[in-house]
This record gives sequence, structure tokens and C-alpha cells, in this order.
Amino acid sequence: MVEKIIAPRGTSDILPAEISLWHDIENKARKVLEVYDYHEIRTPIFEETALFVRSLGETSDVVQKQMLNLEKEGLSLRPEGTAPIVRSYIENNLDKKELVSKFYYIGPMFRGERPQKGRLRQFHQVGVEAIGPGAFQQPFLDAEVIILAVHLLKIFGLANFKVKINSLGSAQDKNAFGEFLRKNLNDNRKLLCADCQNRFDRNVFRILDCKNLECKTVIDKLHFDNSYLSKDSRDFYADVKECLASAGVDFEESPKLVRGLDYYAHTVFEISHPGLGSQDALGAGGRYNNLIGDLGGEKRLDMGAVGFSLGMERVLLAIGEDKKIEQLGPDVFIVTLGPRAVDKKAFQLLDQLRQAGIYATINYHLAKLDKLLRAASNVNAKFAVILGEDELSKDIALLKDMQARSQEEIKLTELIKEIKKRLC
RNA sequence: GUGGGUGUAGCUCAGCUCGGUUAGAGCACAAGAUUGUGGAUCUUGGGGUCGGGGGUUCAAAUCCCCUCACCCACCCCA
Repeated sequence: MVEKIIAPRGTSDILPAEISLWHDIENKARKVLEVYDYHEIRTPIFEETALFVRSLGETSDVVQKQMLNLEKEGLSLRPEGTAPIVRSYIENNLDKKELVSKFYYIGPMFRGERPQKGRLRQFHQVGVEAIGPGAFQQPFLDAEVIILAVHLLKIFGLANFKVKINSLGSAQDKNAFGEFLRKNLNDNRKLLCADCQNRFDRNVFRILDCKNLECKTVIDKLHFDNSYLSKDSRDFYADVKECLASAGVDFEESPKLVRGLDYYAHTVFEISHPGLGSQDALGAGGRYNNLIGDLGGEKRLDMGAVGFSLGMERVLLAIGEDKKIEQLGPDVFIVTLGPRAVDKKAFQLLDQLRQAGIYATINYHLAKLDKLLRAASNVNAKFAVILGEDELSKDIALLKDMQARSQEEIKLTELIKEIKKRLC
């Protein structure tokens, strides 16, 4: 007995039956993204491990336990899209070549987590990054990116999602925020769960979205007054909110919103959907000005950068089964009844139809007429062309409209013209 | 990485608690009723390493151990 080889854990095949859903959201996404002046970039699926260690943070869980390393030393499959794009931006000197760099990407990401609903080891993201010097520190870019994310989700047919935003402030403010948390949580430190005891030193922000009930009550007692934000940061945040409001984006301020990746500062946001269960984030993003310098870009240029990514599997989950796009069937299903399964003239006709750009297929096996018509009906064919021995001897075909259930004899020489006419 | 659940026909599942002839149902598929006209009905039929491996037993889908995969939650995140 030969041992069966199965797909690796946490991966799944996207079969032809469901690919139209993917094409649909990819096509819609590309159209909207181009309208917003974002352009596709394709970076490698794997990178130097050091790239992610430096950008995501050595202590982040993604780096510590979720990275899929390749056997070739020092390489890892990309767990996210931002760091590779920043790497490419710097490596290709785009900061010197263009004032404005607005990228989008669509593709697979990899994380070695235990699979769950809405969480795979190979998953797909569509995301954007807007990077540039000087002017790119404007708050309208934060707003633009959030508006774009919302626009995409709406175009995908989603409505029931929630946008939460927060500001972590500048790098200094973020430190102050951390101090603020440590100071105010210190008295109740013993009430926190074991995980949070750990987080207190390692990454105090993570305590804010702990699901433990004890921790939640402690956190709810905290009073967030943005006092740790500088005046500039507060103004910046206010501008972002104003832009969003005037664009009609329905958002909710969430002072407890923090992100797990180290590189975020200033604006952070997250879009969640109630139908997704425990992994309810459709997408998330924020501002990461410092990452460019941290990865070796020129600090003197005072870079600005902001972006987001959406999880495509989660988008599809949210869209739900009921929205399944109907499979488009062939325009023409040729039914041949000759002694051999496929008659030569029928095959020629098939080829001519295809050359004319008409979606056509044929029965490749010999069967009775009723079975073949049933087959044509099962694949949603618009027309059946019946070519039996009678028809072939007279150089005609029976053109059958599958929906109207009507049929008529057409000369073979005029068949393609007639089909074209009817398809219009 | 931790906890719980599930795995039986192409699909959805029953059977397992309490071991016992040839492991079932619905849907799907195939043949026929209808020798060249599709979505209905009826009849008949093909299909199974019971996830995999090991153990207990006269006997295992059923009990025990190991393992793999999926699902849900934790963790983390898209």
C-alpha cells in the first residue's frame, strides 16, 4: 500500500469550483486600488529572517514562534507584507527616485500557528503601503488608507463591520503610554493573569486586549485621557479623525487598541466583523514612520509611512456561503452522437468556436442523447449543439437553447454566426 | 505551544455508551422503464484501507495506547 501524501497542516487547496470568488474580490480590489493611485508590487515569498526580526521585534510572538524558516539557513517565509516592501523601497532607492510611493500587494503570507477558523498557516492578504519623505507625514494619508480599506470591504459586499482607531503617538509618546500603563497597573498587578504578569515587563500594551475577565475588570478601571500624547500627536490624531468623519467613515475610538507588531506608532486601526468568531479582525494597519530608518533607510529624510492589510480568507468567510457566485457554464456544449465519441467535424466546430472566443466544450465520452443533454444542463450550458449522424450527413446541426427549451436546424456553415448573434 | 471535540461511501451523517452474521440511510452517481431530446417519478445497481499504526479479545467501526488531520477555544494575529 502506497502511503498517501496530504497537504501540509494549515494549508488548503483553492479548487476551481471556488476560484471565481477569489477572482471576484481580487478584480474588485485591483480596480479600487488603482483608483486610489496605489500600484502593485511583488516581492519574494521568502526573505532574510533578519528582516522580520528587526522590523516586527525580537520579542514579538510572530518572530518568536510563528515564523516558518526554510532549511536554507537564515531564510524565512514572509509572515507579513510590510517589512518586505520597506526593504524593497530602500533597496531600490525609491526614496530618491520618486516623491510618492504607494504600493499594493495581493498574495500569500505564512505563519506557523495552530490552525483555527480564519487562521491558516498559508493565508492571503491584500494590503497597501504608502511611503515617502516629508509630505507623507500628513494625517490625510492615515485617513486615506482607512477610507480605502473601508471602500474595499464595501465593494466586496460587506456592511456589518466595525472600524476601531487609536493613536499611540510618537515613539516617545508610546514609551510614555507604556509608563502610564505600568504606573497605573502596578497596584493591581497581582490580580492579572499569568500571561499578563509576563506582559507587564515584556510588552505591557498587550495587557489591554487580554480576554481574561479579571484582567478586563482591572483595565476597565483605568482612565484613558490621552495625557501621554504630546500636543503634536494629539493634533495629528484629531486631524485624522476629522478627515474620516468628513469622508463619512463610521469609526469608533478605542483607547485600548494596540497592535502586536513593534513598528507601529501614531495611528493604529483595526476592522472587525462579528461573524468571524474568535479571529474577528478582517484587517488592520497603522502608521510606521520609524520602520524605514530602522531598516537602514535614510533617517534625514524624515520618512512617513502608513498601510494596512486585509485577510482574504476572512473576507470570504464574512461574505459567507450564501453569496456564492454562480458558476458560469459554457456558452456552447457540443453533443456528438457518432459511433466514435468525438466526431471530426464536431471537433473542428469546437475549435472554430473557441477561436472565435466562444466558451465551448464537447462530450468526450460516448453516451446517449438524454444523458448528454443532462450533462449540458448540469454545467449550465447556454446552448447545446446536437451533431448526430443525421445532422452530419446533411451538414446541419440542431441548435438548442437550453433555457427556452427550443431548437432549430442550422446549416453548419452558418452556425457560428448564428451562435454569436444569439449570445449578444 | 496548551485544552476540548471530531474523523464511517463523492457529500451530509446514523451505528460506538453496553464488542457479535455479509457496516447502513439520504443526497449524488450509473443502468433500465423511454433503441435521438435535459432539471420529475419508479425499479435496479456500483461504490468503504470505518483517518493511519499498534494492542486487548474467539471476535473491534465499537474498548485501550500511539499517531495524523480537521474543527472550536486559549495564545497570537489578517
